Amino acid sequence: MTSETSKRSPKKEAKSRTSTKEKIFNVSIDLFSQRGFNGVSIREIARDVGIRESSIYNHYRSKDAIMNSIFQYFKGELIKMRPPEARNREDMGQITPEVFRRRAHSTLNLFNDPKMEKIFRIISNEQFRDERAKEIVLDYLIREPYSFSKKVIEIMISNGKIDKVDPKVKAMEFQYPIYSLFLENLLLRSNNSDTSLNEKLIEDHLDHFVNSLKKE
Amino acid sequence: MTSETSKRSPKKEAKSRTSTKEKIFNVSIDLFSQRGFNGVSIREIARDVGIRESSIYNHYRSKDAIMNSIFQYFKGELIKMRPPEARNREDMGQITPEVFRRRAHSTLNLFNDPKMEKIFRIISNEQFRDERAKEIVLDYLIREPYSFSKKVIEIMISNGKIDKVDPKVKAMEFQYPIYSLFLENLLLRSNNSDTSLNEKLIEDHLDHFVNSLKKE
DNA sequence: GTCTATAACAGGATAGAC
DNA sequence: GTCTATCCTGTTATAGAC
Repeated sequence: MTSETSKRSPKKEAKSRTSTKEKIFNVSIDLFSQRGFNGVSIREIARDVGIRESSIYNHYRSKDAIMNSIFQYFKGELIKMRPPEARNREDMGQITPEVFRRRAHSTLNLFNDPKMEKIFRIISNEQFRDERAKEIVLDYLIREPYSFSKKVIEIMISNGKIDKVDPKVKAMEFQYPIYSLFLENLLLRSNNSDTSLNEKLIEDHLDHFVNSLKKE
Repeated sequence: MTSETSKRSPKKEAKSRTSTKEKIFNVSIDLFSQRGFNGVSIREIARDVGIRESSIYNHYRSKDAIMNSIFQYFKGELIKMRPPEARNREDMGQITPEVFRRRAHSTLNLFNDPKMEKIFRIISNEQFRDERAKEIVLDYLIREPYSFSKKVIEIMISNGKIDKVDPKVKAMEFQYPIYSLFLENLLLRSNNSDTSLNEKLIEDHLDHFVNSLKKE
């Protein structure tokens, strides 16, 4: 009933090459990031994958369902990269100011992955009209990193590791510039413009902030 | 607005309060900010204005030309609100750290205008795929305010008004958080969410920065 | 799982009457 | 300046053969 060459069970498929569903997923990321959700048709996706439009519907219920899986993937990757300290209350005890530099670098690193970079573009482009995109920007890219920074600062103060500062303001002064610097970085990259000044600013910011926390 | 077909007869123009062209302009801002450029059809714009689609083409050459006039309007408003110090080298002499607070407030104030707020949303939504939008974000919203801040800091240092700091880093620490705080503010507003924490953070940032510049 | 075929309709833009 | 009528292409999605 099954011939190994022409038919494969979905479970064994991961072994050899990318499944059609994965191809649809990847092609959609490419196209959505280039022309926006509304600027891309199911036909284009199908053409780039190499199948007919109607076949798409065997894998995703609708164009919007593809978008949804892209958002889910992005959130999953962000959660996976959260530092252990963000989840493990006990680890907070041994924390040093260097944790800020480390987390910033791993975030920047995550977006060196072309897939994540493209999804960030999609999210930026949809942030004011798609509730899912808005939630990602607000909760995953702004508030959670801010809250984490604030908590770390509070703990370092109560541990006597750093001098007394206002955790609300200090956390903001660390975290908020990073989003803008990062957006600038991705805009420049999408332009093939030089990012060296921007990257210097990022490193200067990290240095300056970590130093400002060191006890006198 | 733009140099689109501006051949209106002077007699008829005095009659109606808002010309058809202005109506098209305003309706387009509403619709584009809600559903994005690609999500809006010429037909919808025409319907909301109260004319037929084909009549649009008497005022704008194409849908894209409407978008262009929106971008031009936005840039014009931003240039108009630049502080005199940003254009007049002589005024730089009498400058005090309060100039940072003033400029931030007038920028925030400019975006209390619903029209400007909506256009900001449009620009955010197009920033990675429309070169005009990208230019506005990079040049008008990030780099120009940064350069202005840097220049002001340099001048205040050479005047002895403030202690010696690195103008590059200091200007970044002032300007970059403002963009993120501001984006957060507009995302929250579009959500009908509470913005009081965000606004408190903005004021704290301005206070903290202006104080950090005061000479000891 | 993919194909062909097609339903059912929306898209931007134009021509020409008034 | 606005209208009606129309062009032609593109759109999401479904039905049923293989």
